[in-house]
Amino acid sequence: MESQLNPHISVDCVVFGFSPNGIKVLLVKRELDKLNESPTPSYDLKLPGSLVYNDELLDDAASRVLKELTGIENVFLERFEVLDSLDRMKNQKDKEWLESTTGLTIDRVISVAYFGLVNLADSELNGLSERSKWVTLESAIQLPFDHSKIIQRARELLLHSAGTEPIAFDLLPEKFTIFQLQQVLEVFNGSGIDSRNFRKKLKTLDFIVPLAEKQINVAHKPAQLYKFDRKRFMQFRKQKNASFI
Amino acid sequence: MESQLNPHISVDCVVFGFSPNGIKVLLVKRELDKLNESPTPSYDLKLPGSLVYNDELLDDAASRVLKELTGIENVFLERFEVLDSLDRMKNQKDKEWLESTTGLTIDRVISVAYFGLVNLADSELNGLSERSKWVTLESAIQLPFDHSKIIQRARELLLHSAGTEPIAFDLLPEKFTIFQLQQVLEVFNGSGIDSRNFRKKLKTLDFIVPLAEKQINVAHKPAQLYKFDRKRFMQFRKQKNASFI
DNA sequence: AATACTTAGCGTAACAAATACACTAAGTAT
DNA sequence: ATACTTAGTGTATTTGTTACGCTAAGTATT
Repeated sequence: MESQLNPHISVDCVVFGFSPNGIKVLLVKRELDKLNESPTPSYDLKLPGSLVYNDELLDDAASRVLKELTGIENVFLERFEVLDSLDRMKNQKDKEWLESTTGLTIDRVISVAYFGLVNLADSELNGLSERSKWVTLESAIQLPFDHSKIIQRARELLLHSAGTEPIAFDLLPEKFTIFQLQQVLEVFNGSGIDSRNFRKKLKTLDFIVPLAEKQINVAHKPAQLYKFDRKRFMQFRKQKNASFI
Repeated sequence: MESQLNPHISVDCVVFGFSPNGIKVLLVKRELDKLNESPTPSYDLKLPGSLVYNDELLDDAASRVLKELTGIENVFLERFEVLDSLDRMKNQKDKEWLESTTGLTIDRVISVAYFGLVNLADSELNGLSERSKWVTLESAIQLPFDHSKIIQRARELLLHSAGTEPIAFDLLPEKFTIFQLQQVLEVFNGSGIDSRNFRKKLKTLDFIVPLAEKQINVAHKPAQLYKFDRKRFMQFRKQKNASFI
């Protein structure tokens, strides 16, 4: 078994970028010049994804492909779906592009989709490659292959796991205020949360731990700072219908 | 694209058999004669699973393979895991067996695991093929490939998703009473349910559909019959904290 | 024919949780 | 001084969950 690309198995990464304004998704440019030999450079956008090496784990392939295509690393990627539809390659252009970039004959590719989340304000994201691009969810339509559908499914996953998985706290600093947590959750489920009821609910949760500290240098009443207790959260989520929103 | 086996993609089915006494899992015999040419027929047991055809959907492949190997059909199979470990074929015997039965050269196989549940009391199970066998979970250890691990994961799934997945309805007949549904759920979460509150709750769920029929020839007041609407259930589970128990 | 037994099925009161909404507090910026 | 922003508490209402009482409609037993 040599280290060669498996022509039947690929990974695709849906990486959402969080900002207070909304959620964006990370796409990469696909050069289309080689196909039609047009004089002007042309490209379209697709999810970062590629074929998997025969001696490579899927999780490793997802991280590698994301790093190679976008420059982003150290993102926790979660496997969430298998795409096996027979018409994934129905657009002849997609098949030709894949064959020309890999040098392989492509008949059928099954893709394993990964999900990741980063904070667009993080300085670590400065290493973003030039060929990659953050776009709004509204503009991520009519992508090649079934990538629009994959993004749609990832968005549903994000919505569903906002209250049951600890992903919100990956976007917050070590010490955060209730207002900050609320803003993150509001972006996730796309609607406003009543801050008074939200505070009431949080008081019943032992994994949101108040610190002996307050905000400083803010142009309003300084807020109590809290930290996230991951261990207690893991206990909490074992309950029957555990959701904190 | 012709109808030929894809040497890189397989499906494996974990089918649990439910009975009041306990849970069993369905395995198939694997003939080992051809390999070692021993005079006495020898076999071991494995999960029903096989390679996928290039023009075949994974869901279809799972149903086909289960039918071919065990004779069981019309079982709802749910995709629940992807097995991509590099040492799945570490046992040379497994690789040789797969190559001899498929006539293909095998380097790496990624397997998509499916989960199903049937009632051992169902008469439909009489069509069970001779090469398949129900075994207790305790005895389903040290199976070929990573099949023991897959069964272990499926068992965790069974324990944790009684109220969020439609598995309970795989054990019930097409037309069932509320009491029957309650009994199955009581086995899953190991404790009694108040039948009056349970009925009240079910009335709010649109995927439990009352039929224009009642039980006949029962030694008590005949009960209303219901059917399970899987489509509506799939909508229901998309809700925020969807659990029906 | 009366009675026991079994599952079916409705109702009601107490309690817990989610929601809607009013108000005051403490800081900075102008 | 006043406006602006986020912080934080309280209360009343609606909705959902739980505990439990009771009657209904069949067959089996005596």
